[in-house]
Order: sequence, then C-alpha cells, then structure tokens
Amino acid sequence: MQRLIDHFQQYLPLNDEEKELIITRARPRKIRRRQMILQEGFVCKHYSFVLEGCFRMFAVDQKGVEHNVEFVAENGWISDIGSFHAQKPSQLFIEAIEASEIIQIEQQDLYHLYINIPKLDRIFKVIIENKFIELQNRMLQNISATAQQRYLHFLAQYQHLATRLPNTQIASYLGITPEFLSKIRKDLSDH
Amino acid sequence: MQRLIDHFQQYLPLNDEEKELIITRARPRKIRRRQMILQEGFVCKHYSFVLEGCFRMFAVDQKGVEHNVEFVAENGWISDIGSFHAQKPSQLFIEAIEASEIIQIEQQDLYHLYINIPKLDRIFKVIIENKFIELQNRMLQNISATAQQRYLHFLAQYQHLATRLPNTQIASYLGITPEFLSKIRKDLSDH
DNA sequence: AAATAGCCTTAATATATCTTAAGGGTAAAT
DNA sequence: ATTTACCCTTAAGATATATTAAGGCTATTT
Repeated sequence: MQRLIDHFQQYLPLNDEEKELIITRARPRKIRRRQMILQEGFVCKHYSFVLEGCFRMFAVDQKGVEHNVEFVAENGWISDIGSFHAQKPSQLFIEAIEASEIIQIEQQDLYHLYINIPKLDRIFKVIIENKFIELQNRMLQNISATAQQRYLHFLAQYQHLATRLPNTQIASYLGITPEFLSKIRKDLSDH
Repeated sequence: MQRLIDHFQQYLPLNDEEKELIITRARPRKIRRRQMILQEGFVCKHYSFVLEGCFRMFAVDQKGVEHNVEFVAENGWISDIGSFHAQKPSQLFIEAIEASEIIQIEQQDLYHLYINIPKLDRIFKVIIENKFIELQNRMLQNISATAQQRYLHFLAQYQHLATRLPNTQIASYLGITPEFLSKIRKDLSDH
C-alpha cells in the first residue's frame, strides 16, 4: 500500500491523515494470468493501480477479433474511464497478461477521496494529462507512419513491455495482423 | 468572457471572487482564418478556449505532409499540453480553419488559477478525461476499422464539424489521402 | 510420453490504400 | 474580369497490408 502512497507523493506531498484516508479506501488484490478484471457489458467498478504485472485493455469486433487499446504495467493506472464515471456498461475487456498485483479503488471511494483530499484532483489531472499526451503521440504515429515505423517506435518507447509481450499482442496494439508483423520483423533482420 | 465562466460552471459553480480572478487572468483574442496560434519549434504558451470558429492541430512529417491530430470548435479547449507544461518546443502547429474568437490563458496564469481555485483542478481533470475518452475511441477505430468505417463514424460523431471542413482536412485526420477519401465517397454514393 | 494449444513463421493470393497525373470547379486575390 | 490558388474527382499503376493455409516450435496439459 505504501507503493500507492509513494506514487501519489511523486506528484504532491500528503499528510498522515490523507495517507490514512487513502489506505482505508484502496484494496490490494492478486490477479492470475489471463484473469479478467473487466468484461464487456459490465460497468467498470474500479480504478486499478498496477504494483506488479501487466494488463491489456481490448475490444472485440464483430468478427470476434481482439484489438488492444492499451497496455499498462508497473506504476500505471488502468480503467475504462468512460464506463467508470458514467456507470454505464463497458465495451472493453481488461485482462492480466501476467500474474499481477494491483490496488483498486471503487468509484464511490474515489469520489469520497476527491472530496476530502482536493490534491487528488490535481494529481489525477496530471496523471491523465500524461496519458493523453502519450495517446496523442500514438495517434499521430497511426495516421502518419507505416506499420514498420510504428513497430520500431513501439520497441524504442516501450522496451520494458516489448520483451514481456507476445508478438501477437503487439501486432494487435499496432493495428496489424501477426503475420504482417512477422514479415516486418523479417525485413528488419535482413537489414 | 461570460462564455468561459458559463463553461466552467457547467462543471462546478463559482463564486464572484473566483469569477473575478478568472477574468483577470484570461484574454480574449480574435484570430483570422489560416492564422497560426502555435508553430513547430515554439513553446505552447496558452490554453485556448474556442468561443467561435474552428482550429486544427497538425504535425508535418519528413516529406512535408501535414497530419491533423485534432479539430476543436466552439466550447472546446486546444493546446499542446506536453509543450505547455514542460515549456519545451512543440512539434505541432495550431491553425484557425475559420475566422475565430478565443479566450487564452497563459501558463503562469493558469497555474495561479489552479492554486487559488482548487475547483479548477477538478474541472480540468474532467475536461481532459473527456478528451481522453474521445481520443481512445478514435484510437480503437484506427486500429480496428477500415477507412470507410472511420469516415462514416466521423460523419456520425462530428456532423457539426464535417460540414465546415474541407474533405482534404478530414482525410488528413482519418489518416488517408484526399484521393482515397474521394473514392470512399464515390463508393458510398453508388450505394 | 503423447497430446493439445498457443505462438511464430513463410508464402501465395487478395484487398486496401497510396502515388502520380490530369482535368474541372469554385473561391480568393489581383 | 482575370488570374491564382485551392479543392474535388477520376483512373491507372504501385505498394502496404490482410487473408488463407500450412508447418514447426514450445510450453502446458493429459
């Protein structure tokens, strides 16, 4: 739990009372590999902070094909924010790619924390701003770069993830088929 | 200026003192068509709230081709958030597509407002959460849908924009060439 | 140890999208 | 009123990426 407090304090210091309140509203949880913490059709109940392990958020299209929207590993937050705030059924899945440990905060608890610790508004504002910047960069890549360039960019920016993920998951994140990623990798290795 | 206050009050009520402070720190400005309010290589100095008109944020690739990252029209915010907060040179341009009126807040002013009106942390947290959700949906479309599906989705979600934008700008936003968009439109009109 | 399932690769063929080139239409600039 | 610049379209040929099918390799599972 200290890890979560430390995480928040990277943004702003907290006093003991604030730390205590956060601790009462957050719950640690172990997740097995392949376990889902969100499924399509259900409301996203939590904001989840990843202590150990790795998750993917994905959608399934009409043909049943999965598309990875996001990966989140250590010290990152994952949630379907739209579903969480609107309390509407999600169209997304969140699945553990590895055995993981997380800390979860439920919606009412998070709202309670926001009211009693206004600093958290600031902290989460910055957290989401950073996620937005990252996503906007990825979007720019997607509309302007070839699949090979996107793959190289992914390797450079997310080395820590790239080595832990099967290529098939990376392909889904890049928006290409595993077969085509395989071709890209061959072309690269042939210099 | 009242428009900005009203905008904030859609999220949370403000008292007179808060309104007054915001007004002293925000500046209205008229922008001509094609005028740039941010250019590559410069630090993004402002958060800009659009009263009237329409802007695009775009990047220029090595070949000199422009890629539209985002459109923002009435009651939306536009800024290169990364450049703004880090005070680092931007890689993006922001240009008025129509003659426009905006209200701008400089970095130091916004930070001053955040400190003196903690509510604004909450308000901007929600604003950016909504932008994030929108962008994540677009990202999902981009990795999972064909150009035709993306175009139809764009028309459905942004009718108000679609009719005001030249197709060449829409094509750039969708990540396709104008020629291919033209073909898509023909295929659609042939049912 | 065998069987199963997931992952990675290869290659042939098909489809989506880009490039280049050209022409016509319309709005802004002179 | 003419010119210029921008925008939209069409089409042929090129390239990027998807689809299908097959085979091999590992790590589980039986």
